[in-house]
Amino acid sequence: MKDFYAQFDFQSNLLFDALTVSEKNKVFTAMEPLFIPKGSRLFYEEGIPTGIFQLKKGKAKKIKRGFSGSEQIFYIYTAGDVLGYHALFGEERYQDSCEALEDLEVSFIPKDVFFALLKSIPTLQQTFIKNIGHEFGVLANIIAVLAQKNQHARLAINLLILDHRFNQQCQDYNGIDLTREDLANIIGTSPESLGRSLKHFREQGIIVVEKRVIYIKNKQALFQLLQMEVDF
Amino acid sequence: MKDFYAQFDFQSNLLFDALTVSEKNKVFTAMEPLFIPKGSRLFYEEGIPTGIFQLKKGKAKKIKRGFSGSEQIFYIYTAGDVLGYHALFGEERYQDSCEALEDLEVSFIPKDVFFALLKSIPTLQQTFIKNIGHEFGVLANIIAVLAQKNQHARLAINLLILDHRFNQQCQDYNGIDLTREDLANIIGTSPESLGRSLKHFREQGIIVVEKRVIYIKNKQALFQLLQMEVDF
DNA sequence: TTTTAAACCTAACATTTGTTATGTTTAAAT
DNA sequence: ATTTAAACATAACAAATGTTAGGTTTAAAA
Repeated sequence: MKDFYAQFDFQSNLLFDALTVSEKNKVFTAMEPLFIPKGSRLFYEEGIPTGIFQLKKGKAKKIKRGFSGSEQIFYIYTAGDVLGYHALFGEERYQDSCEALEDLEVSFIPKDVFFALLKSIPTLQQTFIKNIGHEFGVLANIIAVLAQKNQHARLAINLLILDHRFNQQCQDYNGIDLTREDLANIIGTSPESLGRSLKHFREQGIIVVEKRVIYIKNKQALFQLLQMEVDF
Repeated sequence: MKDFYAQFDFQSNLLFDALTVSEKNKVFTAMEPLFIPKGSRLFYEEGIPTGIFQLKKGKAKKIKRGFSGSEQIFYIYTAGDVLGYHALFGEERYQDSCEALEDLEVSFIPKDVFFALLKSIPTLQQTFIKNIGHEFGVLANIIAVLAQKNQHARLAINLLILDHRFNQQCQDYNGIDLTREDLANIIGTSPESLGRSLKHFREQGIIVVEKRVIYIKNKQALFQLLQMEVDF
């Protein structure tokens, strides 16, 4: 297992990393601050794209409504992530929605400004398109997990992914803070059934739960559940 | 339900439709014929991209190996489909493999020739990138189905999709001809358990099976299993 | 054609997951 | 601080799915 987390991470926080200092300045000065309250949406499925977003603070879920009502969460964005560019490149409508899980501080680049940036910074377009290709592979991996793993394993894998994504940047360890419904909508089960798996992990000492926050105590045990080599 | 099938179809057989006659000629004269025997692969996960492919005859499966061995099929290509361009745009390696389900007749455009075409035909690049965005939405829909639907419903939806994809072009109705293992690897179950669902559909008169080929007799019943408005 | 291996079908039993129901805790609103 | 609604935990039972094993059919190889 070369790079477990990269297989499931869009890595859209690294999109501007390849730029020079002056190019980065060009991008950052083009940004407009935006405040999105918890529960509101940055964009809607079928909506017309207006620009791209970077999360400065807070978390957001990318969702697609299944055709029998319920919503499927297929990604959780965290601070630093850039999003909303797929539809822009394709000159089409949004394929999915993005909803704030907390109050968000966002940097926004309007469509026209973004296209001007693409022209003036030659490497930028390829960086974005390359990332779309990578994200395509991430979705394929998520498909494989949902199709092949049982509920315990799906929970295990997603706990590892979310724990890594939520806590890689910050110094202190904050665990995983999501509603049971959201977590259930990620791993593809009901909140009640999810509770059963969480209880099982608690009894094994793999996790500790305080209020609704999940803290991982034994990563190795989670990896073993996936029958994988450990490498973290 | 506006367009059920489009939600699950890459529509990569339409990529050249927007071109003028002379542009199409440019593309078609750049193609080299290729023969791929059943069971061989057009390209491999982690491999370096060499060009793009169009299936002239035959079917191929796009697969991603899950990290505990087994393969996940997340798309079946049919005659007319263009594929292999994701990795080319991103200047990266293939994210997945593509294996011939039958002997294939393929048209191949080498990487350099393809890039030259992109330069000389301005609309081509946007058409391709737009389609990658569409395919992204298709994968998100597949994720929603795998996460939210039980086995009967997953089989029902995939029978509808495959039946449409395999039989929309040709005059005669050939049903769905796949090994039980491949079909199980699409809907995310074991061949034995798949057999149980197929038997159930047979007993209800929804399908007829001859040899291993599945013929749909009652589309409406399959749509009803998905609790959807019928529109076909 | 005959042989051989792979694919297929089915059933029985074990395990997992879905569903319903009830009570408790937590967070939001007054 | 008090009230109210949402979120959460748990258990019991029903239903779906996984797994193992047997025999049959089909397609490939000799």
